[in-house]
Amino acid sequence: MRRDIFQAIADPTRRAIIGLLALQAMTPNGIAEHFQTSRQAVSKHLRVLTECEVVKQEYQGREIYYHLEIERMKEIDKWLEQFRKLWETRFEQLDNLLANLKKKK
Amino acid sequence: MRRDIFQAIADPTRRAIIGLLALQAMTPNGIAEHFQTSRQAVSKHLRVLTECEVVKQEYQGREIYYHLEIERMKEIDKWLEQFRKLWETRFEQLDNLLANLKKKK
DNA sequence: ATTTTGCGAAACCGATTGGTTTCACATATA
DNA sequence: TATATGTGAAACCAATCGGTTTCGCAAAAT
Repeated sequence: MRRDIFQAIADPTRRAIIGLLALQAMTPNGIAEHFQTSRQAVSKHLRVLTECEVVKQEYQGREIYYHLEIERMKEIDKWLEQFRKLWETRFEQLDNLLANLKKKK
Repeated sequence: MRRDIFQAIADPTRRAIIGLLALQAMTPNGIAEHFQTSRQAVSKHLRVLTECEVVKQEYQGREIYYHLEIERMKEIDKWLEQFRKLWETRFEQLDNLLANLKKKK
């Protein structure tokens, strides 16, 4: 099943999991404690995240620690790049507007 | 139906539409010409985008021009903010590593 | 050796998704 | 006026999603 990062962050629970793992690596049970959902549901989310390589597993005895792969987050940032130019343009326009208002006054 | 920006960008066709509208406002038929899908399918995507206010409509006779609401894109950027710190840390670590290697040599 | 714990996977389920086909309706055009 | 065009919406469909329940298995604890 081919997945991408945008699908990974589409679900709010998954975004929350990513947020948690940004602070520290955690086990499925550890993660599940932070939500009102079952460990199995978390496990399914972790599967999705693993499939698109947003997290990676570290086996430690019978526990599995999930680590965030921060590099993947950059892909989103990269996609946003094309819009960042527009923000800047908007900012310039606002700057010009403010400058004109000032001059008028 | 409550939608959010992350759901809006989850679909690749929808991301492509957003990319197109970043360049110029377009009508549903105009947009559909860029894809292998039907005008109606595009219309449904535009409905999703409209519902989460990623685009807005401008009526012009019997045509409807869809404009990108660039402000919504900033919400994604805002969410990414929490990870940006980690990137920087990573960069610092890399810097230190390179510095140490240099010193050794 | 037996029980408990941590985990993934499979089976199942209702809701949602993304697409098509068909329709209704307003606006252009002949 | 009659026809063509641009559009949203509804009905329908197979596929996917996110959740639960149940299971099997390995590792830890008793």
